[in-house]
Amino acid sequence: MTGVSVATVSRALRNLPYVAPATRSRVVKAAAELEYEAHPQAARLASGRTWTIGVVAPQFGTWFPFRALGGINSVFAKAGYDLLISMMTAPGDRRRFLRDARSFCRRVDGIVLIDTFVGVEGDCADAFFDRPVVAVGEQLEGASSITIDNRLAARRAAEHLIELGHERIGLVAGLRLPDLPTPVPEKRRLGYEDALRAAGLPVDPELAANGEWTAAGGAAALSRLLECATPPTAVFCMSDEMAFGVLRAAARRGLAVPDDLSVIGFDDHDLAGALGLTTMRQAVDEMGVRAAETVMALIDGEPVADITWDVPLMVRETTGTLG
Amino acid sequence: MTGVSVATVSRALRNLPYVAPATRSRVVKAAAELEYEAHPQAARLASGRTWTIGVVAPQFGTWFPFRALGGINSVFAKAGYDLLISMMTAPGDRRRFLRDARSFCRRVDGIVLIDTFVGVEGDCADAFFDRPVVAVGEQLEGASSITIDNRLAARRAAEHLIELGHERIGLVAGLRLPDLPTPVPEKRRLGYEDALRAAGLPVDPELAANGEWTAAGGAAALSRLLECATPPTAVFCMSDEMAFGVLRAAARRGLAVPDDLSVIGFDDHDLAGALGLTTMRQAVDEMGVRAAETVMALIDGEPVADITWDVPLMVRETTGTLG
DNA sequence: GTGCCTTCTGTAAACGTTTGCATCCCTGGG
DNA sequence: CCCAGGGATGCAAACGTTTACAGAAGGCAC
Repeated sequence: MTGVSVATVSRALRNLPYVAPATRSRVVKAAAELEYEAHPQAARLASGRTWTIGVVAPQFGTWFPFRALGGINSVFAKAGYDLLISMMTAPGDRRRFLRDARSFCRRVDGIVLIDTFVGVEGDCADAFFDRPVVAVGEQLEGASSITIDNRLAARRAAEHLIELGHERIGLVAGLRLPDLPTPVPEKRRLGYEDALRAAGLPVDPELAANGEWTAAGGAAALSRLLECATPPTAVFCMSDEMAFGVLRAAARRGLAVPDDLSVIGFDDHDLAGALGLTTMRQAVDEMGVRAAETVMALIDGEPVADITWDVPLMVRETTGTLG
Repeated sequence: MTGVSVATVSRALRNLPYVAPATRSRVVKAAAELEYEAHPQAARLASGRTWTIGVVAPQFGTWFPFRALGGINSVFAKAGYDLLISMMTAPGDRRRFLRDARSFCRRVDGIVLIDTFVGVEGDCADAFFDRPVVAVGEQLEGASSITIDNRLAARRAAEHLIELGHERIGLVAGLRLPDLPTPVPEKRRLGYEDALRAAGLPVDPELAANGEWTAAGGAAALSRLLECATPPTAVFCMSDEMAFGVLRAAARRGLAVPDDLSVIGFDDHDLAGALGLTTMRQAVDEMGVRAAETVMALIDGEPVADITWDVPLMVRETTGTLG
């Protein structure tokens, strides 16, 4: 080499102290010429650091985790971490994940949970083998969390409709998925009811329909709502995807939006802006960025606080006063 | 332990030959009790196999790579491979990737390129350091590829409109992105023109507009097309997202679809079915699955052939005869 | 000039597997 | 009875780093 020992090379290349400036620059130069770079597996074995972050995401195929992943990736790529992704697509994957958690955790320095609800059913605090954990979209004991106030945001959505003068407000809800015991739909429902009660409006169970978290489900849900004796003049959808289905169903029936029917969604989906959907904005990518930064702080031993993200109302063109 | 050497344990746990059945079962049982599992980093160092697949995807945030990733993941998760993801989101990332390719390739056993077009500008065949490479959505010298016939599929889309009696057929095109030299838009344009020419229709440059691959861009493109002296009665969009924008713009102008305007997209986006969009179906997740299987075959040294995937026409509710 | 502290460098022992090679035992054929 | 051959096992050397520790060299205070 440059006549210097491996130890010195290792120190020089990693910017550790106790290396003479002259030596360092010689080593760096030689490394550049030889195109040398430390063998990652060997470094990982020796140091115990894996320089990898585990990301577990559910239902890979929907909008939310995908967007969050983008934000998470941008931070870690810059910091030199690899991402190890574990997707839970099929029902039953949650159980499988818990079983394989040990081997998963061994190969990462930290973990980001996206909407995983892996901790809802009791004792999983120790399922992560002392790796720092940040949960996006859920509260988790023993982990930092980046969440929104679902109840409050849903309330704001309903209040927006009430302020426009609506009194019959439908709810297109998502239900708990078979293997995903999320408390989110319940919270959003409560927020919706909060708004109605605060305005002195009755909470009519006939005005709620299950949209199954999909556009097709949303369309079907609207059809059911319109069969009511007194159909709603406005609808709050727990997700934008369901709202898209509602808009479509409304158009097919010749209902004008927002003149005959107001529609508000939840998420601010990629397409929401272009389609003019009024919605509650979940800044998912920013939440992902923040989650990544939090994991890195945790790895470095810095204390961090939980974060509740703001959910602003994005007024666009699908809500308005009646007639 | 069970009184047996580390070497035997290693062989027993990996199902290698030359281990007595009795010994193996004893070892396996002991491993289960002790919850022992080989340290991944150490195994990687010793064997040279990383059990990791590199996936590079562009514009993480759009629909195509996301879906492909789901398919790819499902296969590799089952086979025990980790996924190392490199996203190219910003312009300039392609160049950065090429620069970092060496360190990226060192940590993977094989590579899947999703719509990367990393090879378009010449010599990159050797940028992958002898790792097996499969390209999804593009042809790449020195790599296996999983592609569709863009020109033929676009032609079929236009032919569908022609068969319905349309003679003024607009094109909402995507253009090359700044840092993504993809030949795809050109191919789809050629297919569109093929269909017109074969039917004896003129190719009018006034009937083509740039939709920038986004819904908002699609909406704007339709506005421009409708300003023609003789506006189109049907529109072929190079992507479903642009088609969604077109549908929205049509609705705003009071145009009935498909009575006043037929619209056909390209992709079969998640929302296309629920929104009733007629489109050309790109079975992205299946292509991802196939890509993953191909990489594994390549790793095992099996020869593989390139694959061209079929793109069926999905007739739904946005295309029809005039009036 | 001695002693101590600081800065720099080298030596060598991990890290926890995999794998080539040697060894041992057993079976079966001559 | 001997020997060949093959199955089962153990030994020990990789794999390529990181890091604790030991020195060496130099500066400074006494």
